[in-house]
Amino acid sequence: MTTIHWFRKGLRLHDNPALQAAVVENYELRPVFVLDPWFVANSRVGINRWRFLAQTLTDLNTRLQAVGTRLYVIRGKPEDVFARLFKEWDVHKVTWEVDTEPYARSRDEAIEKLAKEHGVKVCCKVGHTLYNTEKIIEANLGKTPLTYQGLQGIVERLGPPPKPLLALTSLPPSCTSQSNSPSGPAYDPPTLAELGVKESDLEPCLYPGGETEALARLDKYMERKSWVCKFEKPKTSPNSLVPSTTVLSPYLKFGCLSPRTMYHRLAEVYRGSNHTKPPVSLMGQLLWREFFYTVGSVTPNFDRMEGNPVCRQIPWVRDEKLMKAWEFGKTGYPFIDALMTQLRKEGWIHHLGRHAVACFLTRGDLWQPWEDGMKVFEELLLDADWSLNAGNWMWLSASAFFHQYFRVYSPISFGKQTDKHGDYIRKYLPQLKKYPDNYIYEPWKAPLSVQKAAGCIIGQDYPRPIVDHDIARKTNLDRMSKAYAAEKNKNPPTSNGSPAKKKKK
DNA sequence: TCGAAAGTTGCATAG
DNA sequence: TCTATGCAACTTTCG
Repeated sequence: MTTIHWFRKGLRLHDNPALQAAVVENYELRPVFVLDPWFVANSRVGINRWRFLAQTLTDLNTRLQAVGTRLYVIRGKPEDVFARLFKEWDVHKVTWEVDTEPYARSRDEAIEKLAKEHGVKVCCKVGHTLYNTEKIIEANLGKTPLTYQGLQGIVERLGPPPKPLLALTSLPPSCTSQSNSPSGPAYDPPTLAELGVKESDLEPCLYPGGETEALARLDKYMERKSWVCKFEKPKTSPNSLVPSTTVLSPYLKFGCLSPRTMYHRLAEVYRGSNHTKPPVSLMGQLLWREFFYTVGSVTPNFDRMEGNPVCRQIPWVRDEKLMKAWEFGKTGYPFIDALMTQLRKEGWIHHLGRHAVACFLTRGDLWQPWEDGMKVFEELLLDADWSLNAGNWMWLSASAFFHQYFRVYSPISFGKQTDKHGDYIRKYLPQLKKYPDNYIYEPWKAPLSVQKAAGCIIGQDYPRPIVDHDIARKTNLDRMSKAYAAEKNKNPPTSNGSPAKKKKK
């Protein structure tokens, strides 16, 4: 008989509770990844993330081979794949890691039902979050924490998350591949071509996928003890030429890196030293992830405005021209356009850069729905993570969690704080390279003689600003104020999602 | 029930 | 270079 471990996220051997649960009974282990061709053709996954996944699966296969088995990448819809495997592979048990996203939940429910019909045992373990998110809400008496501090209080009461499991370094002989195990290229990890990626479209790879790379990257940053202890997110730079933060997020998203492994490594580095604290510390960043995973796991329609009980209803006005200009880095604001260019090319931008472009698209300047921006991030980010993406877009658009809508990021002055010469803009928008420092953030203000000398005429070689920030900001502040007032008069969202009691006069 | 305080991570200006 | 303050004023939490 065999045991299937179904890899989805959690693409690692270290600290993988569900994988370890698959080898306790000494049946042959068959590690499976299901690649659904429909999903390849229809999902919002950009070429950089496909490459990251392909690299991750190849690395996972190599690491599994090193312990005496391999990865079986199987093409098809999960329901069809498992209906077939349960019969053909004489499956005793299937294990997988808990996934709290709505799509994953309904998928997993269907497979669980199928397994029962085939007499196959199912074993699910939490490994993608620090805590079991259900336990977090339970510990809060069934209420979803809607502030970071709320979450922090709960996890302080819960104590540290479980220690990571030791890495799987060898399998019991009975669990390894046998002479009659299926083999052949049909089960190999996908090539880029199979994923619909043209290699000529790709930029050089800055963040290779895979557990091997994830652990090396974690090691590299944890060695910088003083940097780790002094880390304060708001003081890191959104426009440095090399990332000012760890860029571990893509590895956490795919589960190449276990959040618990990272948590306890951080705790080890902190031990005996003065160190920064949440929310700004590195540990605090893991708690932000936990916060959005927790809220996202129980909030209906979390990735939409309508029907989402925590999300303020705001009358955004869709405008395809504005949207496309933002998406392709053609707003005429160099800081915004450089960020969007880096995002498209490299699949990553700094968290504060995301703040700047998200604010600009929504309440700051363009008044476009946050859902549309979220979808662009979902396509382009290596670390696009459903709960975090939706949660942060609501945050930045002042639709939920954050309400001080009058705090608007300036597309001109925000970037200057950490890069007054505009080196970042020069790197990603080389057409503006020769602009003098005093015009690099606002090239439309440069006299024509300066524009000519720089070899870039505004309105011709680089767009004019698509809106006037000072005017747009004022208009939008007024719109926000009206939207807030309108909602106040109706049913304001409350922590349990039910309409608040009517106020007595 | 009410007012005060707090809330990841705003900007511009003054000292 | 860093910190404090005014700007106008949001919601949620807490005592």
